[in-house]
Amino acid sequence: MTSQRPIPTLQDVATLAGVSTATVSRAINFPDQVAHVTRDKVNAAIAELGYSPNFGARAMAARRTNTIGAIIPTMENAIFARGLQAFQEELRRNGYTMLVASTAYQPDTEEEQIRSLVARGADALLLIGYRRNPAIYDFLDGQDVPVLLTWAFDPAATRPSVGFNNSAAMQEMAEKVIEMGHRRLALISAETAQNDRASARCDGIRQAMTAAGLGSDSLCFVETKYGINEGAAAFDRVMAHVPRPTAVFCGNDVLAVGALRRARECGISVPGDVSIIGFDDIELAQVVYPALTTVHVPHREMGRKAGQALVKHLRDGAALEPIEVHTKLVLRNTLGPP
Amino acid sequence: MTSQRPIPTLQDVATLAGVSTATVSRAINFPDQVAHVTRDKVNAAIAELGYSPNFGARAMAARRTNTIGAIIPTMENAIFARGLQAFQEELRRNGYTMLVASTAYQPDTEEEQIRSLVARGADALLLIGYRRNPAIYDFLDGQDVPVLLTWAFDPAATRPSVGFNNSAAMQEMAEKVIEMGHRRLALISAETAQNDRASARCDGIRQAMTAAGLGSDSLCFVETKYGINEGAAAFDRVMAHVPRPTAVFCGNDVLAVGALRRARECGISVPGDVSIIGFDDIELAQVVYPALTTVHVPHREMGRKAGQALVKHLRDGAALEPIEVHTKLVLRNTLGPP
DNA sequence: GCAAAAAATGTAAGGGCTTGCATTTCGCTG
DNA sequence: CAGCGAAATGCAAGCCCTTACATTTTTTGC
Repeated sequence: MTSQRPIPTLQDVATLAGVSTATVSRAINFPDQVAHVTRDKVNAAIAELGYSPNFGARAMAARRTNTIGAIIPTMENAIFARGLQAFQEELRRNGYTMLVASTAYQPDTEEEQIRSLVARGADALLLIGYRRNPAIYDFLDGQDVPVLLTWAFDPAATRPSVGFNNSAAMQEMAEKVIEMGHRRLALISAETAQNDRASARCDGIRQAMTAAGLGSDSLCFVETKYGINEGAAAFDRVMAHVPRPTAVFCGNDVLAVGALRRARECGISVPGDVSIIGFDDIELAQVVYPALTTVHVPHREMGRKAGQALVKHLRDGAALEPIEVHTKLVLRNTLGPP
Repeated sequence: MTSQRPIPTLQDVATLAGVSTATVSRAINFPDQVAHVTRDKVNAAIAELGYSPNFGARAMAARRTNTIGAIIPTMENAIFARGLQAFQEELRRNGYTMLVASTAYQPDTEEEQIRSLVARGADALLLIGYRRNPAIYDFLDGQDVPVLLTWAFDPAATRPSVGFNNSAAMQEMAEKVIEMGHRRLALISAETAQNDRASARCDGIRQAMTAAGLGSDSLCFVETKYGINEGAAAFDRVMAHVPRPTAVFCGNDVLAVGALRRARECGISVPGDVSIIGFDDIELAQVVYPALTTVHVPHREMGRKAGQALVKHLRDGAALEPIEVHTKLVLRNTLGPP
């Protein structure tokens, strides 16, 4: 299992091919700067030795890595998967590699991951949302690492982002729900403290309530950690509220699916007894029964545009501009009249 | 956004702290080899400069990265997420970092990812399943990168793995289903060509059928790509088969959930008209309605054990030994008598 | 208070690659 | 075929760390 012969280096390839290391390097990185026959010799030598360039050495010498880091709150469910997939595809098409890390929604972990990716030489970073310790932004500026934010869009923000207006999206949904006659609303939210998307979504509902003259403090608000079971548990708390809500918004589809499961377990009919509304429109939303009414986020478009923006910035020095993408209400079967 | 001052290096820290680079390096990597006051000075300098060590340089100098690569077929659904999470936690506890890459079930992509992770200096690799191009194993041996396989267990295999017996697990489930009276069986399988887990699961059913005197070629076998929609489409094909099967096995829960959705869309009652059986027991299985009968895989245990084994190997030079974990049938509500 | 051991620190040699610049080779033109 | 510009290649200086070894400082025992 352990080979005794040493790991081949550029030098070994050069010697075997009978050329200099510079030529080998160019044959690998800029093939058309090298004569055809030379290139063939080099490739043969590479194949024969099973050579693989040492990334660290390369990064150090070239001062770039063609790597872009993405840090997301969780990989456990598909919320970020589709967008990230599109992001990665876009990068790949342009010769960049994506490195992902996840934070389990812990700001400390995020900070650690940011440092780790920067140390690993990420040429740029994709982060979710705006809100984080300013010291981190200082660090990133100091390290000269461009940052693009996503999953949120605030035209007033100082940092560029590719995302959508969480507040407006949720407000639109809430208006719809209110228009259907719902008056007693509840929200099962992800933890808002460190999560600007969650708090924006909450704001959206409150604004719709105020606009409809409902008094935004009548909202039955429950905050919980992320997860299907957490959504289920939160649903119990919401249903225990007096007066019992007729429509339960959820900060994301994962929570909504948990709520929906719990409703079934308790024999509460959806949407007969209560309506449940999600956010994100992940695949899950169409699989559960009844199919989930939710806010569709154009994940792939968002990921793709983020990738394009970052590549353009890195390659051509184009400034990173804010880009807004648009959500859409998806009315399926968990929403009905009260 | 772009700082003009250059990115701080170890040397800068050393100068500012008034010590040598060696001392700074030690202060970072082996804090207790350095006097208390010196360490404080160094830390202050690091903080002041916003210094972050250059991973590439460090990897090159130290000839290890404390990084372990994991390559999985997909991140899109939760199949591998939980196991990987546990794997990562175990590594983290021991000072290692995990780097994930996904292949979209493409062998070529896997090969590329393997090379990329090796180039990035992965000290070891975690791969899914046994079956792959032997040249890759040669390459890894040549690069002296230890490999641990997982998600499969074959005591006869030459490579060590931490996993479960896919064939036996599926066979056990099939025996159960046959015992309940089902005679016309179908299987919606992931593509078996490059996927030894999928083909082992298929074999398991066939063996159970043979043992029960059913004639394993009466199995209605449909192969499809991975995905909920793919599972749904495959379900249509299976249901069109004459005679119509009474029990539909699925190679994994994602396909099963797709099949289940399609059944509902078509007004086919589950388990009244047809039983649907999954494999993996991911979170999804409990959320769908009716809750999915499936084979439980101890994902967390498997991930944890894989992490432990790899850490022990890297740190103490302990040999990588095969470890088997055990699956369990989970009888929920999609399986009933024919 | 001194010698010897232990602790702390410094010195300097790489580690594998890229790239600016210098040199050689090649293909043409006149 | 001399002469010239372009293409191909080579040379060698870094890039930023770690670590074996050497040196200095501190501690310890008597």
